[in-house]
Amino acid sequence: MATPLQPVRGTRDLIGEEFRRHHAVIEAARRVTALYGFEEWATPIFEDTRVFARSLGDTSDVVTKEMYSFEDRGGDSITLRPENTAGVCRALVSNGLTQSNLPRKVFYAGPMFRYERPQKGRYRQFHQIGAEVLGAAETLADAEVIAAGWDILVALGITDGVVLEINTLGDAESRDRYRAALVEHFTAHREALSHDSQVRLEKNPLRILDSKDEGDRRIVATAPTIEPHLTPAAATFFDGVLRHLDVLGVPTRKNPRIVRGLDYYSHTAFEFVTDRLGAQGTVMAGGRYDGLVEEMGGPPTPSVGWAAGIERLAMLLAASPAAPRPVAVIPVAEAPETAALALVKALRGAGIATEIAYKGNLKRRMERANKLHARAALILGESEVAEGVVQLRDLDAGTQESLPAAEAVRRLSA
RNA sequence: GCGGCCAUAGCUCAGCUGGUAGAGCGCCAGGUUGUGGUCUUGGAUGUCACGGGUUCGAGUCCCGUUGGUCGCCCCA
Repeated sequence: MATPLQPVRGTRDLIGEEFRRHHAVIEAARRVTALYGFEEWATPIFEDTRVFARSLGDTSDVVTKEMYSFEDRGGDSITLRPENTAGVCRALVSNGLTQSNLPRKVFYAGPMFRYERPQKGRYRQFHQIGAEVLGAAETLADAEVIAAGWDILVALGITDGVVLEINTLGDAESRDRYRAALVEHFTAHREALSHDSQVRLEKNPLRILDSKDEGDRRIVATAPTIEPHLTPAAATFFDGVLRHLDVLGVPTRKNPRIVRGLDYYSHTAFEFVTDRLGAQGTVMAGGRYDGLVEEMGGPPTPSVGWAAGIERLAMLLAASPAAPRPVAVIPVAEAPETAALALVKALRGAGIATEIAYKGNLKRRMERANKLHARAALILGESEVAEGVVQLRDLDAGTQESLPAAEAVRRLSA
């Protein structure tokens, strides 16, 4: 035999229970977002590299170190999408959807790619669901998109230990003022900061706020918060979002340390956080990105949205979704196969998941039915065919009776 | 990209200070030539992740590689 091949580092196969968990997350998200009026989009998994280089900001590690970028055979620079918000905004512009019918509410689910060191709940090919409200500057949009996310967590039964932490990054003016105040504060304590945070002070001072270094945290504790630096408009906006969330019943906790990794965010920034996933504690995160569609070459289109890692949500699911239980049709030998096939067709026609046991003696075929976790077996031998009946065996109760095929089909569809 | 721990049967793991590999579960076959899930008898598991080194001898010690895992970085 040839050497067995392994999956590429950071990728994995979704098989059996893992696939069912993954699928359950997507289906719950589809149901909930449909209730909110989101339409589902599928954008390409690779894009022109500029889609991400423009949108994510050139200080983020996602752009500088983690993108799967390559030159295709035509010499164009292509990148496997590391997230989907930029692609959705690009699609809005490319399809001429910025001109009418706004706001547009978009849901998506699919694979994303980042070249990172794999860990539990973090893969190089991972999957996200996400929701975006495009072309709405109003606080109602922020509140609705967040509430949709919360309702998905409710539908999945994983709200235990999960809270919405929320902050505002303000508008551009607020953020500039705040950034200056932070730089002043951290520069005064420069020598006491960790090496990483000294670098952040140059590149992205807001990032120091969520440093995990203990020394940094002491300095962060005395750092100014953004609220006194907010413009009146930005402060009013944040209050409005919080009020709506209260009405919608989303439990929120203001956390002035929440910042966003990607450059396109402003105003609302939030994370649904759990303590049940170790270092990968953020389960769903997003914010408002009023400038992103313009970066893609469209008109000003204020927007807000979030993304969530399907792998992380799937890990939080308490019970794994049950595999469907088919009915097993068992011809006792080769002779009754024709009658068995007709029965199989009738059952499937009636909407009943049905398997037929292919081979072996009756014992083998019954074992097979059991391994398929069948709920019932329909046994069909020469004597049954002659009498025009089948044996219907309830595999949980162990009871068995003889009855006409049509009656068995009726019984099983109940 | 950085640091810690780990890798033995399909799965979960045992294997002492180096002496040519084990259990449970699962799998296969029989007890039952037309009855599964329970019981019972028997059977097969394997380049001990890969490559090198030390040694008379390496699953065991050393180095490297690959992969996993936990944390950092970053982020969902």
